[in-house]
Amino acid sequence: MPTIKFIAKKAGVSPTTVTNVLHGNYARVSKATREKVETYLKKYNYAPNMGAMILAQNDSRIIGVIMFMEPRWNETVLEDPFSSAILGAMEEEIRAMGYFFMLHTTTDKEEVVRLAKTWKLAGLILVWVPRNIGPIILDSVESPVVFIDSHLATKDKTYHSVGLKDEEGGYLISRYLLEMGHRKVIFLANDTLFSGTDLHRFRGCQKAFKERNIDLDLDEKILLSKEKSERYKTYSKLSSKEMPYTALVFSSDYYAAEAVSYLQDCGIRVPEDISVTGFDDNIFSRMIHPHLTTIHQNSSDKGRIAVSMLMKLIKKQEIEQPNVQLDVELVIRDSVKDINN
Amino acid sequence: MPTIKFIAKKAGVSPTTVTNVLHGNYARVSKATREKVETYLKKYNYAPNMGAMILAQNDSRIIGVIMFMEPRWNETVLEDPFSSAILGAMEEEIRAMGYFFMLHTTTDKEEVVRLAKTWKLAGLILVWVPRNIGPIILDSVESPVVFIDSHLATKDKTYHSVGLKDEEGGYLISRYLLEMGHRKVIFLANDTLFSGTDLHRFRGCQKAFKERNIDLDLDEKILLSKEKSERYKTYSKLSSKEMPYTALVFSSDYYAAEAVSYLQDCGIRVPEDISVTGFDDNIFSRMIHPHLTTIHQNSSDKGRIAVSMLMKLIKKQEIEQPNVQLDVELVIRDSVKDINN
DNA sequence: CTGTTAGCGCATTCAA
DNA sequence: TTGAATGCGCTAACAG
Repeated sequence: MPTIKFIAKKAGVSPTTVTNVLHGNYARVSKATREKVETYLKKYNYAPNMGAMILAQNDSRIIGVIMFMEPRWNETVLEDPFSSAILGAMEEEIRAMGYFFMLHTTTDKEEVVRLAKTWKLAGLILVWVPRNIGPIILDSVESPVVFIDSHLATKDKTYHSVGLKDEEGGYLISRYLLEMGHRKVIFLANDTLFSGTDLHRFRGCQKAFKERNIDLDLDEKILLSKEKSERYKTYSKLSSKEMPYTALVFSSDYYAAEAVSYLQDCGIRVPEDISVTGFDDNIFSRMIHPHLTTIHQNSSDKGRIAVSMLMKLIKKQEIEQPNVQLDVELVIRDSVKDINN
Repeated sequence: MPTIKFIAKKAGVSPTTVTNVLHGNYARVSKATREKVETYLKKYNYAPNMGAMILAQNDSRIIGVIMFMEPRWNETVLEDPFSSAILGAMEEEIRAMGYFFMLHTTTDKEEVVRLAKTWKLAGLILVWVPRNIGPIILDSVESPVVFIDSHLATKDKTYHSVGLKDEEGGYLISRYLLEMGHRKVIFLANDTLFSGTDLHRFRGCQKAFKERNIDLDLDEKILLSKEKSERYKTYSKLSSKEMPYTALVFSSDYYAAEAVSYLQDCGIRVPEDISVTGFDDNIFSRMIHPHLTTIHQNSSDKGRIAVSMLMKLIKKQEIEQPNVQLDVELVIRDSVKDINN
């Protein structure tokens, strides 16, 4: 493994000169020596040793991407195209900027802090952080941090985040359901914690109902289990004749699509017997029949914007907008029945 | 940031002693000093500096996971639950073993070699490597390597890999189609390169047809474009009345499901008008209607086995089976019509 | 424009 | 059972 010193010796120059060539400090090297050094660099296939770089610079150029989730639900969550799209976009951006992508899942804030320290992470992107945990991490970590889809419990502290107009999404879909004559609906949250994202979407629903002077109280929601069989039971129960609901309002296309498929297998028709709405507008919503009426979001953009914001933080550039909330859009398709009159 | 030296000073011992405590070399430390050191370690929240470790040990404990694909098709590929499942499983295993997970996509072998060198990777997992490239990487990299879903062009060289009985999968699905009376089928490959995995699946199809003395020649296949609109055109064309095909044989559930959905939108019924088969048995095949007849594979297992094989290589343990080929299984559902008599 | 030097934090001899 | 010394490869401050 050729080192800088080795190249320097071969080229008959000092290590410093080699470093300067490597870093493009062409002002400090004559063209002749520069070219000579470059020849040897190529000849011996020089590759830097990041260990030494970390030690010398206190920076690894690694971006740590941490997804807050129960490790064992890994597969379920990652099966959702939503996460893949974000990850794919981030990997691409990070690589393009000459940084490295380290992926980690956890629910433990200490682990995040430790990771940042041991690896001298250039930056952190935290996904789905519970509201109380975010501020703590922010306090104990040196690297710049950008949150994705995390609503933090902080008024005073400034932080950087990329999210969605979740509340508006909930509002739009509910207003549409109301227009279609639906009055008894139930909200199905992705997360048993019912924090952040889900909560805001639900609030949007409540707002729409309140506008019509209907109270959608907190009981009109279900926190979906991570166990598929449990979820199936829930779907059956909610759509049964004994239940008053005319529509199931899901907080993701993933579960909405799962429900549609399951209900159809049980002989329950969507939307004739019961209406269903999704959230995300990902591949599932277009693939199943009926196509899902849902809220559109661009999840790749979320990843891309998060990375570019982080890069600005790393380079200490100014950030015009520290808390980006991406737009949502109602996408009307075929999974909601008009039950007026 | 506390260092070993710092802790040593606080505890009134030498750095060596601290190292020994950290590494569990309890034979070299008395219980009393050990406990004292541990107190200070905790008190100051010691976290190692991986930069220094890399330098001293020439090993970063990072596992590089490299997916060979056109960077810009990132999203399309990762949207497939198949990749997510593998990634999720690998992340989990790697973390559980106390290693770190670095993700990288590329098509360039040099980049892989450079990554391995600069980061002193503890090991590499390479996914979807083109047949000629694999051996080259193997030659120029020091770290142990495990391939996933890569059929390498090497007879003499031993390498380590986890794959699937792709040919058997192709065979099983084709034999089933033949039993159902299908004679004119067309194979739709995932990859425009038509290498490795796709090729073997196609060979399996040919074998099944040959058994019936029907020649399925190489023309009876299409390499699907990465452009959705192009694919749609292909689906339309193949299912039109002018075409002789009674069944579309896909090399993934992802595209099969996409095709089914698109065809249905065009008023073409599956399987009444045309039969469709998938490959993978992932969430798509169960979610759409008709449910897809497909070949089952456990993609999480692929990831897990790859990691555990790599760990054995890293620890220089013996490997009973260097080239694992996971079993496939025919899953008969509702997307193939019986057209006998 | 080029070279010398010190030090980053750790593991690893070797000595005591 | 403990400690001192060395070197891994690189950057940056300083000298020439």
